[in-house]
Amino acid sequence: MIPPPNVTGVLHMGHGLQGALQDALTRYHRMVPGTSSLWLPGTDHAGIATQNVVKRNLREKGTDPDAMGREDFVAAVWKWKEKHGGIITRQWKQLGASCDWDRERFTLDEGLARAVRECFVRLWERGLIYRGKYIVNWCPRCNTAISDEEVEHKETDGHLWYIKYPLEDSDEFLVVGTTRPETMLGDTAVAIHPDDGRYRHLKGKRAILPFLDRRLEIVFDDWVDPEFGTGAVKVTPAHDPNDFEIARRHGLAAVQVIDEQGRMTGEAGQEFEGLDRFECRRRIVERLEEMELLDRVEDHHLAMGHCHRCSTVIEPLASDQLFVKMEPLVGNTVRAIRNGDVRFYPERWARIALHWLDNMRDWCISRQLWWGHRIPMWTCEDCGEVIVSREDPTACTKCAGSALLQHEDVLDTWFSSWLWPFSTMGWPDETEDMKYFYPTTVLVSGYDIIFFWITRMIIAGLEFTGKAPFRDVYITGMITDEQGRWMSKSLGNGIDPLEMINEYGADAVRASLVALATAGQDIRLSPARFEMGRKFCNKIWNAYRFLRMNVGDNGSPQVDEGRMELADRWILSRFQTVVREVDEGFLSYRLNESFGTIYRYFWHEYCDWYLELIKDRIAEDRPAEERAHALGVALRILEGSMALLHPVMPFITEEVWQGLGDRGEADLIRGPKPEADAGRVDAGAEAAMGLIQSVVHSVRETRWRVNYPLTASCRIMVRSSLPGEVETLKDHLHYLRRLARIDEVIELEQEKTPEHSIGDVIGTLEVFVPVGEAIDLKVEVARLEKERDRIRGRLEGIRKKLENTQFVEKAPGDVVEAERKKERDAEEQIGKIERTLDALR
RNA sequence: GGGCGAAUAGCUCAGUGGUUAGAGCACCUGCCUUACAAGCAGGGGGUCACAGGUUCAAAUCCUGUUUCGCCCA
Repeated sequence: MIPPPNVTGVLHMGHGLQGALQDALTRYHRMVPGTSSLWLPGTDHAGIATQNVVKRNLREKGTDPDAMGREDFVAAVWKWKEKHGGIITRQWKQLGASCDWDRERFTLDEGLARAVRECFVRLWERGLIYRGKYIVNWCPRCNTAISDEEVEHKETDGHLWYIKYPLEDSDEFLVVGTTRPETMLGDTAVAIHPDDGRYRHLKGKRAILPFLDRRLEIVFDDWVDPEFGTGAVKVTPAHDPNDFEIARRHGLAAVQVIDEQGRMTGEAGQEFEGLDRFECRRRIVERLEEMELLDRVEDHHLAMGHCHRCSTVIEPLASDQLFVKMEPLVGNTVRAIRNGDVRFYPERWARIALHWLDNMRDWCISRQLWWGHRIPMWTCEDCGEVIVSREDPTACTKCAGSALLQHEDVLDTWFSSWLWPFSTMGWPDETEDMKYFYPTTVLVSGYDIIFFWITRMIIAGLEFTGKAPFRDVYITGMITDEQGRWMSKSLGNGIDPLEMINEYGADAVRASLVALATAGQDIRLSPARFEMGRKFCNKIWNAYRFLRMNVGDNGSPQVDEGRMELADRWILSRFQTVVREVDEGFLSYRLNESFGTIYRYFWHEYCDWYLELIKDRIAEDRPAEERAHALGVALRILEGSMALLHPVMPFITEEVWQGLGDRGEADLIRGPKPEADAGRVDAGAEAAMGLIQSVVHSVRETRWRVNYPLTASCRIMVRSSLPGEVETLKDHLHYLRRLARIDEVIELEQEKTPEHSIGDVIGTLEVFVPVGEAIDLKVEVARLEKERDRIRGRLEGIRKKLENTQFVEKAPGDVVEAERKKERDAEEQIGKIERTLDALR
């Protein structure tokens, strides 16, 4: 499950991120034998956005959309949708989204329309949809009401104007503070807190509204904050939700002075009629000053509501709308989240969702648009009966009259989106899909739409199907630019995922995004971040080329269990751990960790060490069986790695996998995914290989330091206090030769430090590289002293711990033992360095 | 005003109480070594924001402070 994007939209980086994650999850589970995996794609009709886009488009072509009538306009939108609506779907495919494209749905589809009607009628029948005149958030630009969630509050520097209202039959004034002076024209009262002693004498008096000479009642109401302004506030019932409530409590009239376009109405008086609301504000203030009715002005910080779609300042308007009563609906959702039926990853979002549910207000679902699900509500012109029906009625259910008028409005787009998890599977019918796929496993989404969509889907799922629509909610971070700002069209700071796909490749883009997606954190993105993915693709491709080149046309080399050697056992052993860690990452929604694990393994173990090591074994002059075996192991690991990486990088991994042999009908996308094989875990091989790696690192560094070119071979002298170590090195001289040009390993018999050589201590092992006369004694002594002091510092820390009886008593035994071993090792190392130093001096 | 998140290498960030805190990029040095210069080898670089506390043990848990970002009102 992923949010269906706007049909008008184009793919943005947020889609890219969520798509990469969702697709990786889908593909991962698809590769598990015996399970099927469905990612159902589709788009959202996005009422306001689409209507605006098509209107603009029509105007550019010289057609006035407002003049063309409802039917023609809706037809024009459909036409537009057929032509442009598929863009985002094609873009998903470019990203590699492995959706079940045959099931693609659109929120205005016939089936979904049926679900929307069913849902509406059921809520109506339960009395959970009501109709009435309330203050709503009105967008004067989109010309529709919007829900509370679609309002964005922005902190703004404004003013608090103190206006003097004359008192009736008195020379006194009552001073009220307001942030919106233009609404005074719609005032019908002044309100004061009942306990506010300052104004007690005004009980029963009236104030006079300047400009209009309207008499304003003075009412006493608990809602008023005595600390705000003067403690006396003007009451504008038609343009403020709180004032609307005060008016209801006190039976005050409402006067609408601002219209749907944000202009002053006739009620505002001749002087102001027709003015824009902000222009009117300036005029009012100017005139009040002239009339000496402006007491003072203060700077004031306030949060103003803006339209989520077009950023226009919201006008609160009393308006006739439809609402869903939320309170009876949220209980089940709260319980489902609380008891873990629905789990959020990361968990903290659950608390945030719960907080919102606790404070949820009724949902305004009617929109004054043409594009969308028309409200299935009819009014009989003859008897006034209101009919809500699943099917379009032909006659009034009460008087049988046929003059029925359908409600003009459409439903909020989210009123169809909240049904998505089951409306797309054929609900309200009990379809096979419903039985098989519902409820779903996981929803992937950004945290920006937790309120709009995620919680509402849970509500709808529980209400209409009795089940939460998904078990897990995987919340991703948001993509931001390098300054940490969300990417948006208006800022123009977006990075186009399609451009990135063209430049870096889809796999590279996906891999980079997955690697960057750490649990719930926002991602600061720049194009350079995709280089990681591209380089990794390059690495994979070259490893593949290398093996292909060596396999040639000689069929498919097989692993020969009888020829396993250290490097084979090591790389196979490590692979089992990698498989396990990759699984853990996928199952806990830490895909970045899964990816990081396989990335490091593939690059820094398999390519850097294993492939280097098999070069000797696959040389032309080697026996065919030996070559085949080494290549067999290498291919097996490459295959396995491709399978582990496939969910994240589907294109290159499939290509490589197919290229590694004759696959017949099989493909990687259908799996199966690798399973960890405990029988292949080989701690001894890992330890031995670790020793070899340490020696190689040490010798490389030594040679580098004394300018002993890697093109020339060298000998090393070793001594170990741990039985077997020297033998391991001797037995794998060919590894040391390949990796560090070491031609001979000589075991030192005595405690004496060899002359003209540089020593290093690796745990229990001492390694000396003879460097002839090239050695600078002073430099060497200084280096060793520094190393010795470093270890001494560490030893001190360890001893302090061990001398602490609390530690020895309270810490777990294995931790104490580990500390004791560290102490012994450090002492031993210091001793060895000291001996070397003595020899050098 | 309430809530959430972040602060770790020059940059972007991992780090799930228990080795010597890691990665990628950037930087320095040397290499076109027959898969890969989009690469290989080696290297430098850290007061884990600050102050307390809990703990045998804190980058990690708690409290407070500072700075930045986001959400809600």
